[in-house]
Amino acid sequence: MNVTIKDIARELGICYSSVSRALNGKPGVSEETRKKISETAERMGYRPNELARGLVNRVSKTIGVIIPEILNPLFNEITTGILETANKNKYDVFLCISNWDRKKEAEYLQTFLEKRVDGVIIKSADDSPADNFDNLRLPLIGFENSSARDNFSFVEVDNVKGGYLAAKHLLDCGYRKIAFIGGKKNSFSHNDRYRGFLKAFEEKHISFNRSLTFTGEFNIDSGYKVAKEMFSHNYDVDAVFACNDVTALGVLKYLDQNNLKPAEDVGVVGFDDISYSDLPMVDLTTIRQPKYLIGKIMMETLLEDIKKKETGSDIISRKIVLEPELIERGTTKRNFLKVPPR
Amino acid sequence: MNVTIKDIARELGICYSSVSRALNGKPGVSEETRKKISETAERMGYRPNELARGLVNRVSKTIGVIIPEILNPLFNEITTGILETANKNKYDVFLCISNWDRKKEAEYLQTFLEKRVDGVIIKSADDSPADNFDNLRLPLIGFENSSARDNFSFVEVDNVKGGYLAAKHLLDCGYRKIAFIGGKKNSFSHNDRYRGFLKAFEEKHISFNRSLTFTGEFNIDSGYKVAKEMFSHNYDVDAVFACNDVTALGVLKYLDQNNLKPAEDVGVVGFDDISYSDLPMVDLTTIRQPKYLIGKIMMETLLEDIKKKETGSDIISRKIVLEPELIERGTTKRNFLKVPPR
DNA sequence: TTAAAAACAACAAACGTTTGCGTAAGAATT
DNA sequence: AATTCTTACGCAAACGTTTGTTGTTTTTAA
Repeated sequence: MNVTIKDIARELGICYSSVSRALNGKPGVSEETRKKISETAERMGYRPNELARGLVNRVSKTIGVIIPEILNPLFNEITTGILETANKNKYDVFLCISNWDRKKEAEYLQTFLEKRVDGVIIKSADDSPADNFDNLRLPLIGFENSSARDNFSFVEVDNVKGGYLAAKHLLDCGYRKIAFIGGKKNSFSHNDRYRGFLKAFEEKHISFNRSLTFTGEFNIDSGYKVAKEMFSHNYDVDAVFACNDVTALGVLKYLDQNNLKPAEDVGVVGFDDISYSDLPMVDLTTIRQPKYLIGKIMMETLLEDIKKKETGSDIISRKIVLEPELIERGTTKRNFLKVPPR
Repeated sequence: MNVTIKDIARELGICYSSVSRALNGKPGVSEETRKKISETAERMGYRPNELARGLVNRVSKTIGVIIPEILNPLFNEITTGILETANKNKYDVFLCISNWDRKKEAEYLQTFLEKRVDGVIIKSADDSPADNFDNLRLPLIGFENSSARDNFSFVEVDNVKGGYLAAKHLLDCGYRKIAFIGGKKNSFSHNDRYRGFLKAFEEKHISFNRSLTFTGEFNIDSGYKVAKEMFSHNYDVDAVFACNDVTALGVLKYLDQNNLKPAEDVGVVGFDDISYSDLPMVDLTTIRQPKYLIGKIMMETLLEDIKKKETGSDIISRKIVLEPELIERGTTKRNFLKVPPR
């Protein structure tokens, strides 16, 4: 069906090994035949069979990527960074969605093994220690998750600092009764952001009301529900830090529906800086993650590791931490002093 | 390095062909040895090499998907449908972003050929006739694009009807000076929606001011720019139909910044119904595409075609058209009658 | 002119599977 | 007890490559 190396050889009456050498630019074939070979290859529409190639070279030029979901613009932009960088380096990627399901994740890792991917990038569905990929003998880069183990590299934003920046900003504005809506309980990002958040309070010798700690999921509904819980039960709250922008959007949705003004009535800070946070109707103050860059760096680091593995040098696991940045917008207001400091 | 079928055979002192047969449930192996084989396979952590398998079976259990971008929630949700359906059927997918670049698209198709994917799903970057995949001998499903050719199947929403619903709704509300912001010029979806749009005017014997026809890209900036053009030059406009929600968001952004009230001052209808259109701060009236379903159906149709190809039966190209739906929200208002009908 | 060196091409094994075919042993039939 | 039929297993070729080794020709040098 498809043109093979042998077809070309037969056409020219030579041995197929010469064809291989010619097409791969290896020595041992005369310029004359080399030329003839590449011409007929072109003419016959030859396309190397990467499966056969992968079989003998033990390399597939393929990366496996597992992310929890793709609808959240955060993963979206990270994925864009991953895909574009892969493409630039002539790699293809298997993209898989785990739906935050650890079992699915393990399944995908198995098929990656079977399809002989050269490396894996993963945002694990769960940061708990029992791990799917401890004895996976494959270059692997994680997004977050990974403070736990030191046998592979990972990339993340400085979440402690991110949480700190958010809380500090709210306190600087004058908000005092601040609620914290986290992400998945016990996830590293959740814990780190919470730690940073508390640090800002300590630094200013202001106490944080621990009953204002909530956890949420990565969707609008989740933020909406927490906001409803807080405001319909008259919690004493004048600001909210939501651990991701999508959750913050849910909070804003509730405020909008209940005629509460962002900033004036309730200060809101998100995390991620997804593209929609910038819309004037949303105008969400948030902590920006360099999303595209995160994807790009993960892929670049992975490709380096793969090269190292091929040349036999040791892969040393690295921990790459990027800087978060406060983006001040309309959902917080400086000199908010409903409750004047005593 | 990795455990192979031969390792298992050696371990048990039998021939590797028996191992293959046993593990694949083929006849010709006694129950007893079959059991022994699967046990030792399990124990040794055997994972079949899909590259080798693919080589002999001429099947890779892999689908190639090319989309123009992933940041737009439209493609996002379609992709989710594609990926989840692939997964359910034990296929993996190579996801590639063309960035609306025809050349890139062609490159990807070549690597798909080399990696021996079993089929392709594509939203082409360009609907023009010179086509990248005319002589691609591979099952292929397109999203839109495809009215042009009949040698492969495609899935799309009824764009004529979509455009019609949008215009009819605006006219029913009482808006009369309606602008049309299209998508890529000469794309089928653009043309179809425009045709439907005009049809609603004809049906009501209302004339459409053709100077209010604009084209845009799939991003916020593009909608913003067109809105700026229109309103800062005092075009006589009381409503806008934008061919996709992201563009509509750009229009809303301009309105918000210039104290123009959606619905009251300017009616706005989008297309797609991306998840953010539902937010109360946005609350965009729009024409919904069944995005997830589109992805799901594309993948299902493709898998059917692949099966047909394997069994040798003919693949007949189908044109699957789904229904769009008007979602009425706050950016349009019924009984808008600034200009009372004469 | 002849031997040695260099250049090229063919051979063959390997990568890890699947699968058609041959063969031996045991079971069933007469 | 002799014949046929099953059943289980081994052998070997094939899928499309890469690559080390061997063989042949041409070129170079003595």
